[in-house]
Amino acid sequence: MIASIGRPLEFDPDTALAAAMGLFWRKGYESTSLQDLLAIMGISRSSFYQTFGSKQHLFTQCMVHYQEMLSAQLRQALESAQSGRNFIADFLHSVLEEACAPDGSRGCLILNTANEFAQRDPAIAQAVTLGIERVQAVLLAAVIRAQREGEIDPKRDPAILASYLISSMSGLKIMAKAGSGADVLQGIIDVALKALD
Amino acid sequence: MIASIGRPLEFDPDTALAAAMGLFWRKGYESTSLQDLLAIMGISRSSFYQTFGSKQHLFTQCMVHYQEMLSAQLRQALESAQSGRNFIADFLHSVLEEACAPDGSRGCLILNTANEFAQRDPAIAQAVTLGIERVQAVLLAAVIRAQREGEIDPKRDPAILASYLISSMSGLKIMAKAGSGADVLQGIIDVALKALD
DNA sequence: CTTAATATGGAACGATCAGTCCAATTATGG
DNA sequence: CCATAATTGGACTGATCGTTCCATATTAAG
Repeated sequence: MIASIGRPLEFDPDTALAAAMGLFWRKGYESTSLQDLLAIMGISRSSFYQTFGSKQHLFTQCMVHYQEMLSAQLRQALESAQSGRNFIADFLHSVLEEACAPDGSRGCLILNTANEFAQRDPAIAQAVTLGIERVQAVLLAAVIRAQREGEIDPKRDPAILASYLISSMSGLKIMAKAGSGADVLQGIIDVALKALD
Repeated sequence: MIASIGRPLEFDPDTALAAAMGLFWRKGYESTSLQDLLAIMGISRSSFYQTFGSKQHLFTQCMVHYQEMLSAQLRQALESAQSGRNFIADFLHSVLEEACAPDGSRGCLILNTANEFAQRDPAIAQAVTLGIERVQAVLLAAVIRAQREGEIDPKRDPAILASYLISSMSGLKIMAKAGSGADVLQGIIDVALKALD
């Protein structure tokens, strides 16, 4: 199936998908128009519908891509972290760093989507739930590792702590979007981490 | 200025505004169409533009109304609370209760707006910042009261704790929107409150 | 060189968007 | 009863939305 019949694609679907994902990530689903997508993907309307089906379908593909990207990145960060506790601190700190980036804080695609229309579309809601579960799985592993390493009380429920960390990250992302400065975010992170002691 | 010349309004602007606010609250700005607004406000296009100017202008009015409603409600809850700490716990708990409501969790209009387009529109960003400051002012008062009452260490920075509480509430709202159940939310709240000890 | 298969460019579609305009309606003041 | 002032209903605007369609271009197979 390496060689296919007919005229070959003039673009790389994966590259185009990544570009679309970046746009959805920054602007959300509704306010990203097809024109915006075509422009950043560098393809024509025909190629778009031929390859990606529809705007909705493309969006779900972007969600999948984002989740794989994010969970892989988190898993790798956890592997190379000095300790579970260290990874957790870095996890929250990464929000602060992203918030201070020049292009502004675009948050997390999964959480942005949850906010935009998770409650309206069941399929989207399922994708959001799945995405959160995947991130939570890494955080759960981090908490358990920190408990093994003696940096978190082993008596505490690691699943609850993992949920708490996601919730804290979500809160931080919103505060960043709402305009909180780095000092405020840092203060919140310090308090949030204190809850693990 | 009690009597005015000409044909009188056939609707109550405040009632219509409240109805519009409810719709913006639930659906966001972009995906609320003028038709939706007219339907729920029960007025005609002419009356709409005559009275409220534009969709954008109406939205900012809704933001103001929401903030006044929310901060008044919080202030009153703090006044009638048994203790500052108690109010804080109830504050986080209210997210859980709203999330379990039959109509689904519509979150907080201020935070929803921050998520939707605070970074795009400077005027909206300012309204969001103002709204958060107003809520934070109440939480700050609650923290200070709890410190006076000996339920929070007086050495801790009350402003940072107030920011932390808003961030925690934001995170909870997102988790609720993302589909977390009451048990998970309760677990997160317990951990979040532990950070105050 | 023809035929089949796929991709591309661009025009066009109906629907919906926020907003405008004007005639008809309903009030008050003289 | 008439003039004035304000609201209301509904048609209408131009723009944009996501999507479809078709003619054309480009490849591989026979």
